[in-house]
Amino acid sequence: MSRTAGSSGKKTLAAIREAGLDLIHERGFEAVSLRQLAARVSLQPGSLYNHIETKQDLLFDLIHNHMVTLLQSVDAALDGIEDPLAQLEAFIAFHLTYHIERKREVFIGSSELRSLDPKNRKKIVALRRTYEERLCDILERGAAKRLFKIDDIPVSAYAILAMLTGICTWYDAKGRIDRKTLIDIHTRLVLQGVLK
Amino acid sequence: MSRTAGSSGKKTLAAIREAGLDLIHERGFEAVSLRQLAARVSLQPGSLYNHIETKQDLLFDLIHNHMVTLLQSVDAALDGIEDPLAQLEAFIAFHLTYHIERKREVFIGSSELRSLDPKNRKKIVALRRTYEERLCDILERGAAKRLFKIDDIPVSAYAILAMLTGICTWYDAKGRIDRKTLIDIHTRLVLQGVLK
DNA sequence: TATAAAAACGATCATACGTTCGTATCCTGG
DNA sequence: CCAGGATACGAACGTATGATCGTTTTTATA
Repeated sequence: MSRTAGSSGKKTLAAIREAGLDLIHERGFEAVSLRQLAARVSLQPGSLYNHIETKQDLLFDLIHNHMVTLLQSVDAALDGIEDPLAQLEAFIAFHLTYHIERKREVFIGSSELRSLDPKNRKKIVALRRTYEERLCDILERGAAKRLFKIDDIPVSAYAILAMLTGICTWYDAKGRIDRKTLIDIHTRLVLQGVLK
Repeated sequence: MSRTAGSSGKKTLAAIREAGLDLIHERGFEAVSLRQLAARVSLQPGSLYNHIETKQDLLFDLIHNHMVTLLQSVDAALDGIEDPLAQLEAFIAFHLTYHIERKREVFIGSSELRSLDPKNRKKIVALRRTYEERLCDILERGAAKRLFKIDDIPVSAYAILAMLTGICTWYDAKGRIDRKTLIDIHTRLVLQGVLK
């Protein structure tokens, strides 16, 4: 027995990534073995290496992919909006929606940073910093226009991001709270905290 | 060679816990080996078992200890305060201070929950729930007295906790922001978000 | 349709892991 | 001051890990 009928590199790699997101999200990167991952995609452990470089590479690939998508998406979501208040509202709605839809990626992207080797981590941290800058910019421009009253912009940005990102650990899309309600609650919390 | 001169069970166990907090905080529970831990306290790997039951037991011990202390401390911090607004301020100040002083424990206590086996995890989750209830109670009583206007108490409590806990990932006690400023900024953010 | 590349298998490598054990030495309570 | 428990060593256990290899079969290109 060797190459399986109907096998295709693209599909297998996609399956590996998907299974990787699932497993790492559930158990953590270090706790997931390549044997478990291989079993999840019905492959022998060694065969994974037809598609990934190393285990570390897979992790970086997953996180990097997520960060790039996140940045593209936030820029798309803010595109064309000029008013800082409207921008902040759009940012909140985008951030929550994205974090609901990509719980796994977001969670891995923050909790597994330390499993990245220093070189890879550096790249991801830089991308994350860029994302944080988007919020800082909004707060800054809102403060400059005297729409917001903010004591310390970076600290406030961190606080807001932490609050919005927190939903990843508890929000259940099938639970009591629907998405719109979730966004409304958080929008109100943030805006009141920030408005003049 | 065998038992080392000057060795004492109490001191060794304390050193193991301390090193455990450090290592797990830095690298994550799964990534820390008992050999690394033993080396950190200048012991042979097998000797750890004079002081701990298993690796899993050590983790539970660290987290459980932290949660019990957290609960005792929050109750002490709120003791005697009646006004919900004052309670909320006290809660914020306490939570931030505690989380600054015990970054490692707090971080491990949330990020390594999944490394606990189900039985242990259940106990910790129950303790955490109790802590969350403290904040929910404050919000509830403040809302009942028409001091606060809150759309959804559990969601708001989660949001506030996430925001306050977020500092663990970035706050540096030796950095630009001193503790009082940090507390002021967060107090203002939360209160504005919650007040009527 | 011939042929190279792609993708899988199954076996295997060296290493690292958590844990146990027998033994030696030290500390402490009676 | 001595007996016995406490504490450490060092070697070892079985298992799991990430990764490599040669081989075989399928797919896709030209």
